[in-house]
Parts: sequence; C-alpha cells; structure tokens
Amino acid sequence: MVSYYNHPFAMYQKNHSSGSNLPYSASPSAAWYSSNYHHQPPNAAQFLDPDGPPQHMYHHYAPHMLPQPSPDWGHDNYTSSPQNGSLGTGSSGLGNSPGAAAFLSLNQAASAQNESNNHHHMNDAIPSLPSPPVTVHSGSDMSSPGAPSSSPQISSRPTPVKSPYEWMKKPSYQSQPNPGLINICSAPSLDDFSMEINGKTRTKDKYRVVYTDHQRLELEKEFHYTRYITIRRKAELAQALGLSERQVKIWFQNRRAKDRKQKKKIDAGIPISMNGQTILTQSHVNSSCNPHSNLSSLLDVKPKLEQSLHLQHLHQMSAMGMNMSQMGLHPHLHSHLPPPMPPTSSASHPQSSPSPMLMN
DNA sequence: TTGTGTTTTACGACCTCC
DNA sequence: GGAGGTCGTAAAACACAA
Repeated sequence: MVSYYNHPFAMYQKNHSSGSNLPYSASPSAAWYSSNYHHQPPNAAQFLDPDGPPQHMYHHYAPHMLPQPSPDWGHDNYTSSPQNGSLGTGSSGLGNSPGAAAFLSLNQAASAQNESNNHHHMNDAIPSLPSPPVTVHSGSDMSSPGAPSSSPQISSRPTPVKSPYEWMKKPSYQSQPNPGLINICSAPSLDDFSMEINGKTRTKDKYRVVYTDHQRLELEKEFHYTRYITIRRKAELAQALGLSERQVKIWFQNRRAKDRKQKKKIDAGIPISMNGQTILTQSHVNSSCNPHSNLSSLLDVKPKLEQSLHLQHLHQMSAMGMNMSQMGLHPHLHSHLPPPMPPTSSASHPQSSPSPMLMN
C-alpha cells in the first residue's frame, strides 16, 4: 500500500498502487540522506540565541540570512488559500493543479532565484496567507492550542479524490470557513481541555488534531531546510501556522523519528518504491553525490501532475545541469554534499553520539 | 461495511547541557 | 530546573483489501 496522502508535498496525490508501506518513496529522508544527514543538531546556544546564532549556525541553517527560494515555492499558488478551499486556484497559469503550480513554482524559482535573494522563505509567503487555525491561548507552548475545531468536518481529511481535478471541488478538511474563528469562539478554557485517558492527560477536544495541508507543507519545507529548527524559526513558524511552539517542536521531533525509521528500513535493505517502481535503495543512498540524488528531495514535491511527467521534468532539469540552487532551494541542500553514508550512530544511537546540545 | 495496516499527533520517560 | 534531544507508545485518522 502506498499512500502519499499525508505527505505535505504530495497532499494532492493519492497513489493507490500497492507494494510499499511507505508514505512516499522519495521521502524527505531520502532527501536527507542525500543532503542533510551528516548535519548534527545545533547546540543549545544556537537555539537559545535567536538573534545571533554562531557563524557556523548560518552555515548549518539560516534561512533568514541566506538566499531564499522563491516565495513561489509552493506558497503563492496552491497554498494561497488553504482555508477556503481554493487550493491551487491561485495565479498559476499552469492549470488549476496545485501540484502543477508547485512544480511550476520550482521552475519559476529557477529563473527567479536572483529575485529571491534576501527573502525569507516564510516571511515572504506567510503574510499573504490566510489565517490558519488560530491559537486560542496566548501561551506559546500549550498543547494543541491551534487545534482545529472539534467539528468532524474540520478534523476529517479531504475525501480521497478520483479525478485529478476533484480536489478543486472538494474543500479540504481545513478549508472550512474560519476554523480559527471557531477555535477562538468555541474553544473551552485551558482548564477544560484536559481529560484523563488511561491515566494520561489528553486534550478533551481531540485526542490529536490533524494538521492542515498548509501547515504540514510549511513544516515539511522547514524540515528540508534543517532538521533542527531554531527557537526563532520555531516561533515564527508557530505564529505563521497558528500552531504552538510546542506543536512545532514535537512535529520536528516526530519528523526526525520518521526519518530515522525510514533510514532503518533502507539500511535493512528494504527498498522504497513508488508506483511499483523502486526509486530509492541503499545504492541510491550511497550514491548521494549523484546529481539525481539531489533531485530526490524534489520528489517530495509531488505535484498533481502525473508522476511520470514529474519525474520526466526532474530528469530534464537534471540533464540541464540544474542544481538545487538554481531551482531556488536552500543552499545547504546542495552545498553540503554528504559523505556516502550518513553517520548511523548519530541518528540511531543518541546515547552513543553527542547530544544535540553538545554539538558545536 | 469491516478488518487490518500505516501514518500522524501527542505525550511520558529519560537523557544531556547550560 | 528548564530547555530540547531520542525513544517508545497511545490513539485518531486514514487507505485499502476482502
């Protein structure tokens, strides 16, 4: 079973083929293997100095300071109106497919990369975005404060679509009118939120909320910039997405865990396949210096185009010698070619590796 | 429709660091 | 002590086959 459903970049594409349990074959982990896995977590000082990370922190990650991908990169077109069901109906001239828009954005980014310099990828994109589910509580570290309303309509995901354009008709689960307003108006007080489940305190409203496609997209994009988000970026992202900082933090933790899990699968020799086509194996990981391996991260951006077309375009870009920078992606995705294999010890055995806060 | 498997949020336990 | 890390797990949400 292959499900791209939950992948923020593939949120519009449902793959109904069987053969793999992985949610997306060219997973972020794949991208990570090819570009990021050698990075170590920044230390505490880096996190704790939002305004002045050490110089090497910029080397590691500084989307605020580095040339940013074009704001078009998946934002303006198909994430422009995640709350009102107008996903993909933005200004893209490439049909109404959000994926197509996303893909177009990549190409636009390639040509407009210079223009994207000095732009913060989130700050550029987010302000124009509609309000995501609004955090109810002023505190930034509450549990699920930004959770969508308990309305089943809001919390349920979009109905799986059959037509490539079906998504245009059906509002996403998060595309209900003013979910944030619902949150604000109907959310119980903090004291009313907790309840006991098997002796554990959980939120009463929902055991867990389902993040909107837009939220996951932005989180995923941020994750591709860096596996370890800084305090500053965490706050920005939380505010931009209407999540609490705690939610952002936990999302990154879970995301890293997911990466490790997938890495273990790859290390175990379990190929990651898509549409019955094996596209990521240990050999792919080992050959991460291959230009195509950099492109593997782009496979996360699964547009609503036919995948073959998508892959074709990627290969075309590759053949044209287009690198990540030219496509407007974050420099460290391409400037730090990793060793053939990521240091498995650091990823899988935290006890045997330096703590993130040890890293300097 | 139902059962099963996977993924996604969220948390607790425990760790290190400052 | 508080921050954030990993690890393991619970349960909701979801996909898909029977």
